[in-house]
Amino acid sequence: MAKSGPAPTINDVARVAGVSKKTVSRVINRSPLLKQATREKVEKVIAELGYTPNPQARALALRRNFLLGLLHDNPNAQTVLNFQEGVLDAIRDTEFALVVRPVDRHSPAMLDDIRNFLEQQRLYGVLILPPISENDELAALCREMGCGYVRMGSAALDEAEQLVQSNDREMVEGVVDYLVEIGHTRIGLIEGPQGFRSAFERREGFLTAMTRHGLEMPDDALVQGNYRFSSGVEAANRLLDQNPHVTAIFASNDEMAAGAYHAARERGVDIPRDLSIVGFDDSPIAAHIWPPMTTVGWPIREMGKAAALKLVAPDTAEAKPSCFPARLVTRNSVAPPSKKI
Amino acid sequence: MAKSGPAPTINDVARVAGVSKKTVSRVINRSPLLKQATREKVEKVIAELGYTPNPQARALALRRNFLLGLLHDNPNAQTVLNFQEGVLDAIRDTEFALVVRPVDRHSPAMLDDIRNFLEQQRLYGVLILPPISENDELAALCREMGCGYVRMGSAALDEAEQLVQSNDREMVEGVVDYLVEIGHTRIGLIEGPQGFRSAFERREGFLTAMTRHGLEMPDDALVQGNYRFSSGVEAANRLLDQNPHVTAIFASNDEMAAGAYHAARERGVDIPRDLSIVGFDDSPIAAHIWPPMTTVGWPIREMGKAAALKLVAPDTAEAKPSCFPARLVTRNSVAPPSKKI
DNA sequence: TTGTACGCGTTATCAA
DNA sequence: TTGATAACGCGTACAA
Repeated sequence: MAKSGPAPTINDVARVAGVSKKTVSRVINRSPLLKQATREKVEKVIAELGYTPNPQARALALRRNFLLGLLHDNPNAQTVLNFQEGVLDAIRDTEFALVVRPVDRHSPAMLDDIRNFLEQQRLYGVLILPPISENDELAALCREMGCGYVRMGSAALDEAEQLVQSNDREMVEGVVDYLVEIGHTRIGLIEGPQGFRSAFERREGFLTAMTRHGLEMPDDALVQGNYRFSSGVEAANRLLDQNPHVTAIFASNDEMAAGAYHAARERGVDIPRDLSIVGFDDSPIAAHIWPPMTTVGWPIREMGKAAALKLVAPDTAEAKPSCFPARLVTRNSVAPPSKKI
Repeated sequence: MAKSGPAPTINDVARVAGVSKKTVSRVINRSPLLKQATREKVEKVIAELGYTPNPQARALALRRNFLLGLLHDNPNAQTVLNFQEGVLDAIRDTEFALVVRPVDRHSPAMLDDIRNFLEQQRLYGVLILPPISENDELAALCREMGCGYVRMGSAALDEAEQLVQSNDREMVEGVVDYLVEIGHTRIGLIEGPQGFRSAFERREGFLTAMTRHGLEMPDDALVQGNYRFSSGVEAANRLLDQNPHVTAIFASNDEMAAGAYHAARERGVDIPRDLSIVGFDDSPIAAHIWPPMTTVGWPIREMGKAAALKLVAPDTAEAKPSCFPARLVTRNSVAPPSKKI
C-alpha cells in the first residue's frame, strides 16, 4: 500500500517504473501491443503505489464518464431497488458507479431533460426501467447522443444487446391454465393501465389462454386499473358486484391484487374459498398479506445485473441472455371454486 | 439557443464576449469582484450560445465532483426510494446528480470500500441512511476525506448541519399513551435488532411511557425481532403463547407488525377485537393489509430533501431544520381491549 | 513496442 | 477589476 498523502498519478507510476506515461496508460487500458515484461513491471509499480486512475481526468480526456445511469419513472419501489441491486452486483469492484435519475413521463419536457442530463453527465450508458423503457423516442435519443442503453421490459422492445425482458404473456397464459385446471371457468381480469406494455402483454396472455380453453370472457369480467392499490379495490368491487361473481381474479400486479383482497374482505368474501386471486410481481406484499398470495415472480435482480453487464462487459457470458423467464410462486390464495356459488 | 454541434466551451464564450476565459469563469462562479456591466455582457453571450460548463472539466480542476452520494445498507425499499425522491427534489435543475451506493455493514471491508469510493468519486457530499448512519467511524471517515455528509437517524447522532432526524422516542411514547387511554394495560413490544439506534429509541420510548403509566412490563412482554416479517411472526407467537396474552402489540416497524398480523390470523386471533397492533414507518403494507394498520409515519421525503439541501445549499431556510416530527396514522388495527380475555 | 507533445474544459496564481 | 499562463490527470496522434 502507498503511504497516504496526495494520491499517486500516472506520472508517479511512469517515473518509478522508468517508462513513459503512455506506456502506463496502455497497461491500464489493456492495450494488446505491450511486451509482457513491461506490463508486469508497470503492474508491480501500480500495486506498490496503490495507484488508481483518476476518474475525473479520464472522463475529461475520453469525453465519457464511467457512470451508468438508471432512468425510471416510479414503478414500484421494490422493483427499482432490486434492479439497482443487480446493477451494483455487476459493477462491484469496477470503476463504474451508478447514478439514479427518476423522470416524469407525463412532463412534456421529459425528453429535453434527459437530453440535457445525458449531454452533461456524458454517461457510459443508461438502464431504462418500465414504463418509460417502452418509449421508442427515448431509445432513439440515446442512440443519437451516442449513449449506450439497455431497456427492461415485458416484451421484445429492442435488439438483444439493448434488452432484458421477461415472458409475461406466456406466464399469464400459465396462470389461466392453472386456474382452469383446478376447475375455474369464470375468471376476472384486472388489467393494468393503457400504454403500459406489461399491461398489454399480460392481458393478451390472459385472453389467449381463455380462448384456447374455449372459455367465455364477458365484457364485465375485464376491468382496467392503474397498477395502484385503490384501483384494485374498485376493480374487484365491480367484479364482485355481479351475481354470480367470478370465482377467480388475475390482477396484472400485486398491488392491485392486494386491492382485490381488500374489496373481498370488506364484502366478507373469503379468499381462497369464495374467490381465488393471483397477482404479478412477487412483491413483499404478496408474501405478507393474508392469506399469502400466489403470484408471478420475475428475476428482477438478475435482470439488472445482466442489463448492466450488457453495457460494461458485453462479451461475457452473463451479458448474453436477454430473456429472463418468470415463474409462478404458489401460495395460498388459490383454491378450486366452491360448489355453493 | 445555440445551433447543435459540439457544445460551446468557455473559450467560445470568452471569444464572443471579448473577455478572457477567467472572467467567464468568474461569472459562472458568482465572483463578487466583477463589474456589473461585464457580468451582464457575459451572461448575455452565455444565454445566446446555450453554454453550460462541462462538469468533467470542473471536477478535474476543482478536485471535486458535483455528485451527491447516497450510502445505505438495505433498510426497506420504500424508505430508500422516498429519501431518494426527496434528494432529487432538492437537486432538480441544479448541476448536481445523485449516485447511489449500497454497502454491506457486515463486511469487514466496508470502511475501506467506502474510503476508496470517496477517494475515487470525489463526491461533493454523501447522505447516509440508517442503520449505517449510526456508525461514527463512517462519519469520521467522511470528515477525514473532506467529504460533506448528512446522516439520517432516529436521534441526535450529530450536529444539526450533518443531521436529519425524527422524534421516534417521543412518538412511541405517544403510541403507548394512546393505547393506555383506550384501556390497554398489557401491551407487548416487538423491538428491533440490537445495534439499531431506531430500535433503541423506540424501545426507550415504549418503556418510559409504560413506567410513567405505572404499568408493569414483564420480561416476556418484550421480544426482539430483526425488522423482518418472519421475526415479527415468531415474536408475536411468543407473545400470544401466553395466557392471558397481551391485548396490544407495538412493533418497532411495519414489516414486523405485518408478521404479527400473520401470527394472529393463524391462531384465529381477531385484529383489532382480540388484539390491537401498531407499527412504525407507514410503509405501503400498513395501508394495504387487512385491517388497515395504525402506524407511525415519518416524513422521509422531506428529510431527504432537507438533507440534500444541507449539503448543496446550507444557507437556505429549508436546509435549517434537522428534526422532522413523525405523526400517528390512525387506521383500523386498534380497538379497546375486549372484556372476554 | 515505446516515447513526445499536445488536447480535453475548467479553475487558480499572480501580476497588471 | 481583469488577463496570461500554468495546473488538474489522462488519452491520442504521430513519430521513433
